[in-house]
Amino acid sequence: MTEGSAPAERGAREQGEANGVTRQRNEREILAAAERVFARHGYRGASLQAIAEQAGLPKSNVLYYMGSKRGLYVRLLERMMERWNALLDDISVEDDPAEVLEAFIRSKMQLSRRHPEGSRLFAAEILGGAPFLQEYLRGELRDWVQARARIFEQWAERGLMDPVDPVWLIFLIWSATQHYADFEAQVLGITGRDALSDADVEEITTFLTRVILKGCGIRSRDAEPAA
Amino acid sequence: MTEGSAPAERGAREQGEANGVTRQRNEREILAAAERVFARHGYRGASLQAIAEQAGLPKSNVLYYMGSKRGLYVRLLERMMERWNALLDDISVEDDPAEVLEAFIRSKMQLSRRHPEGSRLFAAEILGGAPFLQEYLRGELRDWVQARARIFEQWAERGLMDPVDPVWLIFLIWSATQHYADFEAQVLGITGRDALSDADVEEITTFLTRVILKGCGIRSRDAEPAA
DNA sequence: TTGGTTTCTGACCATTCGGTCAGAATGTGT
DNA sequence: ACACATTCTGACCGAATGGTCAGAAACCAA
Repeated sequence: MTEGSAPAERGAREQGEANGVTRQRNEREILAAAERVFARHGYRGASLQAIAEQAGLPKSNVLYYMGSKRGLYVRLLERMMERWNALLDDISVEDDPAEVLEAFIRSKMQLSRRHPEGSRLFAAEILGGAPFLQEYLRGELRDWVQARARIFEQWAERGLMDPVDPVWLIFLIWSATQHYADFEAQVLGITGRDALSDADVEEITTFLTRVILKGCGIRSRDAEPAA
Repeated sequence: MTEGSAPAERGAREQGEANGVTRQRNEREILAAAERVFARHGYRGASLQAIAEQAGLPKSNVLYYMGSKRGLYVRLLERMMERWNALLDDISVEDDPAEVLEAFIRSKMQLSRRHPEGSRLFAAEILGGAPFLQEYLRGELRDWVQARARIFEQWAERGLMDPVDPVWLIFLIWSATQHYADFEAQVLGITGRDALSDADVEEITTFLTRVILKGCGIRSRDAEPAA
């Protein structure tokens, strides 16, 4: 189409068609390095030189593959949004609130765990005023939140949970889970660890699930029915 | 002492002694502008040029007052840590858990509300691996957290709250409150608002207090004793 | 081997970066 | 009026920035 920015895309007949193995490997390496650098220093603070060094390639090669700094950044954001959307499964009023919320917390926690750099990249983008993601926030994501909110409200009407504001509840879950990726340095510094183990993450997930569910008056199906 | 970096400090007989009014006004203006720019773009991404423009002064003047970019940044961090420490009041086992936690949530929420740029500056610093704050995190703040944690545990032993991990609880409160400053762009985009009103903040504070206290099995003194 | 395509990179460009400095401008006390 | 200290700023510096481009290097079918 009317692209013409990246020579690589002229070469590869169409975007996404896999050619060489070295190409794939280099792209993977560049994207991983860029995610680290952008996450750490933000869009402006990241330098192509640093990205190239971390990827073990000359700067020119990074530009050959990615076209421009902005293009590279946008591509990383889109990749992260795809990962995010992958766990935005639909729910229904008939579902069990406890199961849905626990799955929500757990999958969100795993996303932060599996892609900590991507999580921080996203955080840095929002922190800077979301110049590239405003459309996504005001559109797709907003609709998703409001759809869920309506279901939470219906659950509350049916007495399955307390009548709490569903949007604030979603933000609470997002912030609590995101925290362990974005503020990793703080968490490690205060707890005196080198890294969070799988067991730690499981423990935190259990803690968050218990506190938040109980805080909303949601009773787990297979749990004590009363305190 | 062995300073000699900022000419301004040689002029002012001692650090902190107030001289002219224009000096005070300019310093205030520079610090405010720098907080905005550093919060938005991180340390590396911020430029003295942008800070100077926002402060309405030539770049040279910023350096005359602040000595260096690094010095300016450190000074902002220290100012933010002072604000933070101001609400780290000590508590005792004899205190009422509900009152303490509510005051904790409320004061933390107000800090994020009153100093959103400072909050974001802090977040950006942590996001980047806390290169300037590691000492603070591993020392002062860690001690504070562990002191509080011990008291939470004693409350749990006395049956005043559930035996939840106190450190994860503190992180939960931090993340939930910090969220509304750091992810303001997301919150506004999704809720479709221009800004959060005082009433919004009060509503969120009430929501967080209710959910978290209930989630930890803490009963408010002047509230319904049972559901 | 040949010829053509794709992949790669060193050299280079204009711009911006943080920081220095000489000296102009502005007090300020006598 | 004078002398002196302080406050301010334009001009400038070397280094680093994102990006361009000519051409080397590697690959591949004929």
